[in-house]
Amino acid sequence: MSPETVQGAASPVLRAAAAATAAAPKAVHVIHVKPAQERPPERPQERAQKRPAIARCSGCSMRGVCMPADLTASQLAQLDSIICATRPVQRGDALYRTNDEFESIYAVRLGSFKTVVMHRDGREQVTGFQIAGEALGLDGICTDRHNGDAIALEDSVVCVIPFAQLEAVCREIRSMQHHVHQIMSGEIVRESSLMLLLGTMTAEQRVAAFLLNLSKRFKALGYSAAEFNLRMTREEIGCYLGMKLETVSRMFSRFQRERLIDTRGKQIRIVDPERLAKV
Amino acid sequence: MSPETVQGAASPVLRAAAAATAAAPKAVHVIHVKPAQERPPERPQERAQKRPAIARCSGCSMRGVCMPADLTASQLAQLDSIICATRPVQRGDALYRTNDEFESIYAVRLGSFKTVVMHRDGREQVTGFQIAGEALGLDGICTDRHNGDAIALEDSVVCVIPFAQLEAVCREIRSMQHHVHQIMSGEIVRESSLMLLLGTMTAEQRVAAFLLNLSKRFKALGYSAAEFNLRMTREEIGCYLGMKLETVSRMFSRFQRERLIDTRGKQIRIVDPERLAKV
DNA sequence: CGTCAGTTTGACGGTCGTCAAACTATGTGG
DNA sequence: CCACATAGTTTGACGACCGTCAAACTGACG
Repeated sequence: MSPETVQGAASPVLRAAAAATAAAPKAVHVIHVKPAQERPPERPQERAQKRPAIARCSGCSMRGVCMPADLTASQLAQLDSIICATRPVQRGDALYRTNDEFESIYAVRLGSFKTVVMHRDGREQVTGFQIAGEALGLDGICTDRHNGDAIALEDSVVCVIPFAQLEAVCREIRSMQHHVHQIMSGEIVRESSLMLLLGTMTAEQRVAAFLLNLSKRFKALGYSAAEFNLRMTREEIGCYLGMKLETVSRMFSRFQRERLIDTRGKQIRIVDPERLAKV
Repeated sequence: MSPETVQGAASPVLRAAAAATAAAPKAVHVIHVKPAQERPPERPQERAQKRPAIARCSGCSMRGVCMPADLTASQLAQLDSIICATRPVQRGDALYRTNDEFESIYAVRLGSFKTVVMHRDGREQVTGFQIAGEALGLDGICTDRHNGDAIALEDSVVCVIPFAQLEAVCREIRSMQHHVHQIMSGEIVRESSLMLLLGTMTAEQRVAAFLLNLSKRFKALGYSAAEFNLRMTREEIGCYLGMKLETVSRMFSRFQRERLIDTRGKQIRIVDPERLAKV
């Protein structure tokens, strides 16, 4: 287990361990920043299902991230028949919320999300940030209802994967079955490392681990490992790392002073990853 | 690393995820509490290897915990042919360790375990305590190697479930497939709540939550929810809850003073669960 | 240009970690 | 069987880290 895997390596909807794919980084990037008009809190219900677009895995640039490598053409065709919809989610909107009925899991196609669990008394914990190629919704399988919220951090698009149909495919295609198991196991391992972080690290170490983990994942997608934009606020980062937003800000400032990073607002440049890893 | 696996009694793993399943708590009861009560630690030696009890899922008293409910007789027979081994693990010994090759998952048949992940610098985090009916080893699926250690807290017995064979069964028996998925998802959800605990709760709240959670699980197995023995040390509890052993001890003492619990060493009696839950 | 969400920085205090010592339980060996 | 050794637990004193509160600053957007 590596420390820097705070977030766990790609935990995609079917992540490829190899992450090799330098798949379509470009496209994603662009959209990324473009802000949207948003209404943060909101009750999106009907909008949810709007405009499902057709998407096929066989032609998807992120296939390497989501799928096992050894599928035959006919197996791919079989997948295409099942994973046939994408769904746009506007910034601030929920892909699903706690207690929503579970039907599908999702792969982030474009954009990014946070997943949040909350206690009745109002305390919240961000359990993860998901970027392109990563999976969402696995929390719903065990009770047939989602156990937390998934909120878009920017205008995003997900692939919708009806779970019952995915299970059917997994009964037929062995490599697909194993791949799905690997993804779920990967999520378990990712969360374990987060627990290690939350249970044993200082605020300084947590922030460093967070930045390095993000960096690693961007790199795996073909982006720069050194320079990227944070899509989440200081408060969301704090909520993820188990600390207050002021503390997050102080750590950023400290790293800045020590020339470990270079930051202006949400823009981050990692100047000295080695020393950052040692804090 | 561990003594030969003994053949025999087997009862699967695959604990009912949400535990919700009020499945067959009664039956399990009989097996477990009895022996455990009086002799916490113990020195078993040769005992390990002997006694190749024959047991099968079909006759296992914990079947309700491990299996989907609607299996036919022939499906059960199919399982019996696969999950045919149990393995004793002595107190303090590892069922598996980080980096061990992954082959099987396990169901705790008897006794209890802790799972631990660690950072190279020595920091450790206990990610869970597993008691009868609960699953172990799911962390190994994603990389084919285990991602942490599983250590017996007392002399214990697990059912060994070769994962490749389990996958084969899941390709044939739909309810079994879904059950396995539910167990993995349940583990993801369990870890999420632990992250909530680690990220947002005070030491006092964590200890209270820990005791109530244990209580609930014992109760689900048919034991007393009010009175039980802790199998782990204060240090292990602290390592699980993200605090030092002295703090754990102080919280126990505080709860004792406030008449919320009654404790002497590892013996715990929950006196006022309602107020404990409100801490 | 004004508003507002988000960020930064400072001052202060509480919670919990650290260190230390005494106490208890469990297991060992004489 | 007792005495000792060791592991585990409890309690106290003290201080550091980080949370809280507050104020000023920045940038985005209407």
